Amino acid sequence: MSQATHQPLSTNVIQAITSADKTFITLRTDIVEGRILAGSKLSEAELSTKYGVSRAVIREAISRLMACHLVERKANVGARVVALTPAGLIELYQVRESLEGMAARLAAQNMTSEQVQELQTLLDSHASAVKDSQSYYQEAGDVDFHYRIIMGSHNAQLITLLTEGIYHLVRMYRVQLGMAGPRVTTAFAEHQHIAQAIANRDAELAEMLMRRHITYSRQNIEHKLLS
Amino acid sequence: MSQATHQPLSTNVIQAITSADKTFITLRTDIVEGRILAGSKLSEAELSTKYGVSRAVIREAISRLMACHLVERKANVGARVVALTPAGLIELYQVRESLEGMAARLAAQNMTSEQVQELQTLLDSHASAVKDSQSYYQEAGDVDFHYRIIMGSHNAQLITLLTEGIYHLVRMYRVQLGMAGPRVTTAFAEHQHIAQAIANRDAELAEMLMRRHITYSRQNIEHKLLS
DNA sequence: AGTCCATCTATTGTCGACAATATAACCTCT
DNA sequence: AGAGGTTATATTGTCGACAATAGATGGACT
Repeated sequence: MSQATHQPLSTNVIQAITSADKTFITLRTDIVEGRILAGSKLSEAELSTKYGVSRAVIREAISRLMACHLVERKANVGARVVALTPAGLIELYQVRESLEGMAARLAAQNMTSEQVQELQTLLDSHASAVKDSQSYYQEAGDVDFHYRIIMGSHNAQLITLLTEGIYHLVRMYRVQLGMAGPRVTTAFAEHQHIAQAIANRDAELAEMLMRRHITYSRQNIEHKLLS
Repeated sequence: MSQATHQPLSTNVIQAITSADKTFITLRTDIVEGRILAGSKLSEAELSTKYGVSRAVIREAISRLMACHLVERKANVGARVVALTPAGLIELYQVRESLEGMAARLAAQNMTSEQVQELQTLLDSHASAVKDSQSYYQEAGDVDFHYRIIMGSHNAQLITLLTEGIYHLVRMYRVQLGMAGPRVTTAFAEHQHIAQAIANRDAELAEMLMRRHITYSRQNIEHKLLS
């Protein structure tokens, strides 16, 4: 099982305090998981009654959803969930490749030896799950792996951009296009190579392997999107 | 003078419609230019009376300011303008180097020949301004140059991240630490080399030159921050 | 019949008031 | 006098109502 020292991934670290926090997280989950369809309109009144809160907190939640590029809003018209398109996927993964490549490089430089150790422990625990091909757990494990490397960069700006910004959009593409498949085991091997490079403090290699890993991942999803 | 086909840079392309739009842009400018001090608290009531709008639109504006990382907010406590620190500057410029390097690479691949032409025209018009060492115009010109390369990437995700996200924070550091100095002419030469690489469709070189250009820029600001 | 214009309706934008929370001031007890 | 707890106050969070705008509906004119 996962470490107790780390939060449950994907649901954000910052726990919800206010009513707007909870509504934001609920809405975000519903959008990422596809319970609210991509491209659909978000009616403030409708959501207000649905979640039992005032329109003010709905607007607040929508504002934050705009900040992570999950919804778009036009003045006096309303908010819509973003559409999932091949072009959007490619653009997103180009950015992700650049940022996560950088994260891997910085992680190789800045991770504490404890963090490196924990990363290896995590991968070991994944090994058994992969053998049983528990595909959902693999999805969670994948997010966890990337999450730790991002945190290991020790760059607050980068961490915010990735974990609060584009990562939920990445998950939205992944979840809604289905993630199981033969890539599970190869992806795991790639993770191990990246972790090895980081353990060796080989920043250049870590960046390169991460970029390649994400490229493969994009090609995998792209394949599904076009079929 | 600048092209008529392009917007006035730095004030966002999307013109303000609603009252919240205007308040957001006003507040953002005041923060970037330092009229509202870095690290200071943003009282909703105070801003409400100051700008003559209700607290609701102030809150809306603050929400958007949080989206571009210019202010931070804690639940039930309030919002503060971000602090300018050496560590924050370095983290920001690391990200910027990665993203704008990518923008330069994509621009070399995706810019239309018209855009390439306009970029050269822009630089020509800057040449005279540099001779007279009009430092403010140089600041504006610099932003304009980078802005066009970002747009030339033709990657909507990247464009949003840079122009609506980190760029205002970059300007905040630059403006509040003063930008004039001997670097003006050398920066101009670097711009020319980047433009040349893009004109040659040499993506690799364009990325490398842009990264180096931004590194120099960071070192220049860092020098002022530490003195 | 088609096009243009006016009205009507539904949705978003804005406002002021109330509720809940955190910080500050104060008071009590050791 | 200092530490701990308690009330007071100022600020943020939430709400429902009103104003303004965009899109839909319907009508008049060519």
